[in-house]
Amino acid sequence: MVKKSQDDIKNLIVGTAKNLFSKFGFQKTTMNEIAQSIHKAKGVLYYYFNNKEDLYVEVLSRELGEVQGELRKILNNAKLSATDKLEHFIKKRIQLLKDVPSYSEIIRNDLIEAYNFTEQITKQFDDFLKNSLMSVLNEGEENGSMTFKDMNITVENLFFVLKSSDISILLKTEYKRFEKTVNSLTDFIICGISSRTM
Amino acid sequence: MVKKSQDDIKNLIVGTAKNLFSKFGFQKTTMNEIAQSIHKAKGVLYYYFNNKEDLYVEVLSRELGEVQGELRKILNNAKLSATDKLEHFIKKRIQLLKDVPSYSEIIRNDLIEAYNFTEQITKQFDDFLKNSLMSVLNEGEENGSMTFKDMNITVENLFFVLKSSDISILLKTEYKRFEKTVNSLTDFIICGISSRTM
DNA sequence: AAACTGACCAAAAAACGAAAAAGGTCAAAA
DNA sequence: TTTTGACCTTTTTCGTTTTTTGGTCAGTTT
Repeated sequence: MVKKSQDDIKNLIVGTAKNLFSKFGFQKTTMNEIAQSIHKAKGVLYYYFNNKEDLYVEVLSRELGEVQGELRKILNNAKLSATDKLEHFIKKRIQLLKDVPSYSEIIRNDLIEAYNFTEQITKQFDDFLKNSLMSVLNEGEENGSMTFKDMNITVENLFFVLKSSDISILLKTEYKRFEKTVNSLTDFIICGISSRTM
Repeated sequence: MVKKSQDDIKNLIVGTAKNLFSKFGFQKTTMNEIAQSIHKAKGVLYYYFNNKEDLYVEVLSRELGEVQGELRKILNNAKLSATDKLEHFIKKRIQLLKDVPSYSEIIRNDLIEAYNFTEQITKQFDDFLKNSLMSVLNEGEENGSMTFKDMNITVENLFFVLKSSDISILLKTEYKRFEKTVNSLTDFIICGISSRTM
């Protein structure tokens, strides 16, 4: 009972913080605003979190966790071929990330001046991406739908291309061409990776 | 004789401006500094150029012009196969661009807040890239070393990947992995585009 | 005439200090 | 156990002044 209540408050804080951070960004969101939004004194935030950065990391962590959950569904879908998994994975990933403003913020700040306190969580998310790619490529190679000279290098390259695309896609607000770009790029990658039988 | 002298001064200005812009960037370089560097009064700069922006565009234009010249050599090298041309082109391009700080500056400012006065020249450089890719891909398709579903789309996708990579490579100062990344990425692209005979 | 100067201007940026607001702490209250 | 609100120190913000900057131009030099 007591534990339940504590979790509720914590969730309330994180949920509110998520909205405010997504609206105003990390710097322009104040701990006071967050506290006021839940009609509590500022001090209570420090009962549940060590500091502002930790709260932000918690928000980011949950959001990226949800993204990972969605992507895992694709990877675990037995009905999909490896190629289809890769295709859906790439498209879904960028689509989901568009709705995680904190991720865009981190990318932006990474290019200018780093938020080093998010390193850990973004590193973990990067590892998830690499592992996911590795698993799909492995599956593809095993059933012969894909071929590679060196799979590790291919994973690294795919990783690089996807991360680079993140910057272009998430930071440049060209919403019109967004979907088309993603689709084309995905096809381009899939096509390059697939075994061709001509 | 008179014309010759005028050109000399103009070249002197552009050369000096190039050094200063590359050291301090567009904003932090003053017209006074440039003038002092050539031991002239500030006013003389406005005899040769309309304003600071125009001078910057001139510097950028010349630098990108040199890059284009180098790249054209590759495209016109009859000894190279289409695939080799593409490979060398991609590698040479990023390598040359690393030495054009104004290009990096534009990329950076493009992500934050645009320098709209460089639009024209960067647009032209983008067109050069697209045209170059198109010509190589055409050559590759004609002699059967490359195959495409839709060449125009492939050019657009290649263009997107290269431009996205620019951001990652030129803005993140990871000099160690730079060369390796470029090489891997290039191989990745080449491999994806080539006709495979297995 | 072509090339250049340097005083001059309006506008932008830098410097500055005061005031406000920020993150964070903690003893006491609920 | 959870919450409060006064309190501290550090940052940010803001308004002002000062300096610097981009740019002009009448006039000098070559």
